[in-house]
Amino acid sequence: MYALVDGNNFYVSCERVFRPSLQNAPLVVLSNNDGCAISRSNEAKALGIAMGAPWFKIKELEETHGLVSLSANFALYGDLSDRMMSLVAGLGHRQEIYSIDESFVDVSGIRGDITQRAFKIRARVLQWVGIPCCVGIGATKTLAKLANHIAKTAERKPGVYPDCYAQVCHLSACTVEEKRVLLQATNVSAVWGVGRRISAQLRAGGIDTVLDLMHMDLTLARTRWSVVLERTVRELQGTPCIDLEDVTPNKKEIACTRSFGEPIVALSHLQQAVTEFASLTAEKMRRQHSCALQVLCFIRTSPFRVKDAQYSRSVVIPLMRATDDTRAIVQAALAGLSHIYQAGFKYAKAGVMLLDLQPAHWHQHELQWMDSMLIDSSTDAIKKQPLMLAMDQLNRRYGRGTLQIASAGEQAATKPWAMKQGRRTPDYTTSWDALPLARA
DNA sequence: TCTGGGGTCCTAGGACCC
DNA sequence: TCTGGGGTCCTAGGACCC
Repeated sequence: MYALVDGNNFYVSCERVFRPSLQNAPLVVLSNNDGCAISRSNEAKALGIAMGAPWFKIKELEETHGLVSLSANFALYGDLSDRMMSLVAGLGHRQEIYSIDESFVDVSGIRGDITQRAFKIRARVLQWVGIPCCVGIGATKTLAKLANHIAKTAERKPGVYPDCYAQVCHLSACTVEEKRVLLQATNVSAVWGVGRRISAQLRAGGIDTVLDLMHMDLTLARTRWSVVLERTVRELQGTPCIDLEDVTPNKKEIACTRSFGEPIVALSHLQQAVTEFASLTAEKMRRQHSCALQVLCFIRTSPFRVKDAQYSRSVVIPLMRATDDTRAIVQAALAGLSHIYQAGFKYAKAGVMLLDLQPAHWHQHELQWMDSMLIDSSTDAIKKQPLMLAMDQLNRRYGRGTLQIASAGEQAATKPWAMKQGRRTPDYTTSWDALPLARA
């Protein structure tokens, strides 16, 4: 049996921890570049603001309805997430941190009233971290997700479900009839793994509610759709098909992609941006002790500026051997960039991805090196370590960009491509300079 | 004027092998 | 004149997630 604990409107709730005055305000947190709304308070949702709504389209609500917007502050969210997760872990014996605001907990074999226990954890997270959350409990991860959806909806929209399911919903504790009513009242699109496309197809086939999907023929699910949907149906029926991943597997690819604050034209600026992105991916990769065999670089114009000439290309650069060295990664990314760059376009976005990752201790030597290998078995990769280690430590201690590759260009301020973040709150919990001030 | 970022998994089809 | 069967690996694209 699993519980899914999910912070409500997570980013918005994080901001409210240090700005209690925003408690009842319609509030949104914006994506990078202050582009679109990626987290909305209940009050903002009530104004009809959709997930991902572009800021310029909802900006008028600032004047008319007192809408407040803030730039995303991921350092703050990450830190509050850590605090929340460590409290939530107390719910059971094994925990999977599924995303910044969600975690699954294995609650099988836990004695006592699991619903009461969930309410207690919820209260503790609210009091100690300041984040409201909801808990869903079910026999499988898909059912726990569904229960969580019910708990959240019951809290936010009275009348859709009985009040008793608000905040904590324990599906396995329901009677068959209670469960039937809940599943029948829930749209199939609320199911984990059923997105826009598949729910449209399901509805066209007369499958509208979660109850319908649960009773769907397994063979049909597999042949007409895929094993993924079949698995979902089985999970809804109570057969666990998706295990708890309590050890986080290493990433198989690592990316850093950004939209620019303003369109850029010059190759030199793209080179600076790509250098920075490549350096960030390499640093992330070293953190999980992997090496990459391929580097992908892409650049593109903005598909939203329909009047501009459009251009979008990517290229994959294979590396001679797997590496985690920033210099090699940057070099490859820049080589790729010069290969795909075309003058005359207004570029809106670029990115670097590291592909084909493997553990850092694997070494594949190319054939022509065999001789030297026999003589000297110490490898290049090992010799390089101290420099990258020092670079990571300096950047961690004194801030990102303290030590960087020269092609990243001059420091900060003048970067024309830097992203816009007009309303960022301080790093209240992760930076000494940003500690909130308490007045007597 | 202004539209995010970072991932995973599955499938179909082609290339290739014996 | 007649031309099989079975399998793997890779890639691009689709769908989904938060």
